[in-house]
This record gives sequence, C-alpha cells and structure tokens, in this order.
Amino acid sequence: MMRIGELARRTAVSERSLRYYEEQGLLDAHRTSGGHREFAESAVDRVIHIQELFAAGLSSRTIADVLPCMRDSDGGPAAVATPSLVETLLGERARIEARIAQLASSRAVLDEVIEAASGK
Amino acid sequence: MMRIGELARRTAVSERSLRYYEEQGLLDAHRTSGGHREFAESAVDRVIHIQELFAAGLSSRTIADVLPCMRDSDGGPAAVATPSLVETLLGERARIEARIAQLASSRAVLDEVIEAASGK
DNA sequence: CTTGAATCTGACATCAATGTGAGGTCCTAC
DNA sequence: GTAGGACCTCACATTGATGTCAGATTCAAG
Repeated sequence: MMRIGELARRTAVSERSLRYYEEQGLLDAHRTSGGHREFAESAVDRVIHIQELFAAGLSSRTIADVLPCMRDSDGGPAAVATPSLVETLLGERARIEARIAQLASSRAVLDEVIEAASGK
Repeated sequence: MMRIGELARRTAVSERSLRYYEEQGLLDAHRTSGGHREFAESAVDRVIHIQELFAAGLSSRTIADVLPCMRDSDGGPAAVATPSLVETLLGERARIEARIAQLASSRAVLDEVIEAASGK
C-alpha cells in the first residue's frame, strides 16, 4: 500500500491528476481511518494505462469503460467488452487515423510556407 | 466587396470566427459608414489559408506573422520571413511530426485493446 | 417610410484535464 | 506530545477558438 505522493513520484503524474482519476472512477483507492488515500501496487500499472489512453485522446468516460477490459498486473479477470464499446473504440481508431492524415496534410502546408519563406 | 454573411457562406466559416480573425489582425475589413464589415474578394482565399494554418495547430499569433509571407490571389508582394519566424515554423513542423508519431503509438495501444476486447 | 433580414458589439459559455492556492487535518519521527 | 511534512477538500483559473444570446443598429427592397 502506498500513498498518493509515492504513486505520483513513481508514475510521474501529479497528485492533482491522480485525485481526478479517482474522482472519475478510473482508479481505486482505499482510505485510512484519517481519510488519506492508499493505493495498491497495481495502481502504478493502472495509472500508466490511463495515461496511454488519455494520450490516445479517449475521454475519461470512455477510459472508465475500457479499463475493466485491460489486464493489470493484479491479474484480475479482464471483463469482456460490450459490442458498443468495441464500436466506440473502432470509432476512436478511425478518428486517430483521420487526425494523422490531417496532420500530414498540415505538415505539407507548413512545408510549402517554409520553403516559400526561407529558401525560395 | 462582400459582407460577412457571404464570406461565411463561401468559406463555410462561421461569422463569429470571421469576426475573431479580424480582431486578431488576420483579416482586413473595410467598414461601411454604418459600421458593417466589407471584405475584398481575396478574403476568401485568405480565410482558407487561415483555416489551413489553424488546422496545422498554429496559434493566431503565429498565423498573423505567417500570413504576410503567403501570396494571396490579390498578388500582394509576399513579405520575407524573418529567421526567427522560420525557426518557429520549423519548430511547429517538428511538433507535428512528434504528434503524428504519438498518434501512431496511440493507435497501436488502441489496436491492442480492441484485439483483446473483441477477438481474443 | 417601413419592415424584415443582416449586421453590429459585448458578454458569457464551452470542453477537459490540470494547475494552483487556501485553510485545515493527519501521520510519523523525534 | 509536538513539529513539520504529507495529505485532505473545495474552489477557481487556465487555454483558445468558437457557440450563443441579447439588445441595438444598419441595410435594402417594397
């Protein structure tokens, strides 16, 4: 069991964000009699998962749906995704694909500007 | 000379955004005696340029610096970019590259989740 | 002129995760 | 038991382009 400071240090995620994750139901925390959070070892992996999913642009709501399907190091039985969740994830994947294409296009625009502005 | 409604229609950009662009110094507008904006034909191309640059993730401040270097259909003499502007643009380009790489990584994470959640 | 559509300004809302600060409580090593 | 570091909650700020609404004014066509 570790407290929030250690978890923050080990994951390089701010305490503020960890509290937010708990508030959003992404992270379980026991409480001491005094009200301080206590996290299991597996919380480290979980926070890393959360960060990955945030980086993928998923909302905290979607992450809350996805997390039960991800196998943590605590080896809890991974829940099976509902068809609608899979659909959501496929949609997110398509969004990422589209975003990549858009960025590639933006890069091309930028290259034109840079070429016109610097070299010529 | 066209008014804001027509420009909005022809560029598919909201009137609100066009006013914002003018406020940020990205778009020139004459005013009628009554205070209504009047835009030149070239504003259509300019707004399209602005949208491209916004899509590339540039801030309105940077766009304001870049626009004078882009040749509009009005054929105004394109200003020469300062070295620091070119540096900024190269930085933005690098940011886009990094973002694309990050998204590719996110897509991979998502693919893992999707595979684990759907197929197995 | 009159009327209705178009436009004006100004202000506040949004989205979402995170930063930040105040004021108070808990925990632990001494 | 006490000092001080760690932690608590609550609340407001941030970011920035855009949405939206209200109330007032202008424009253009009849």
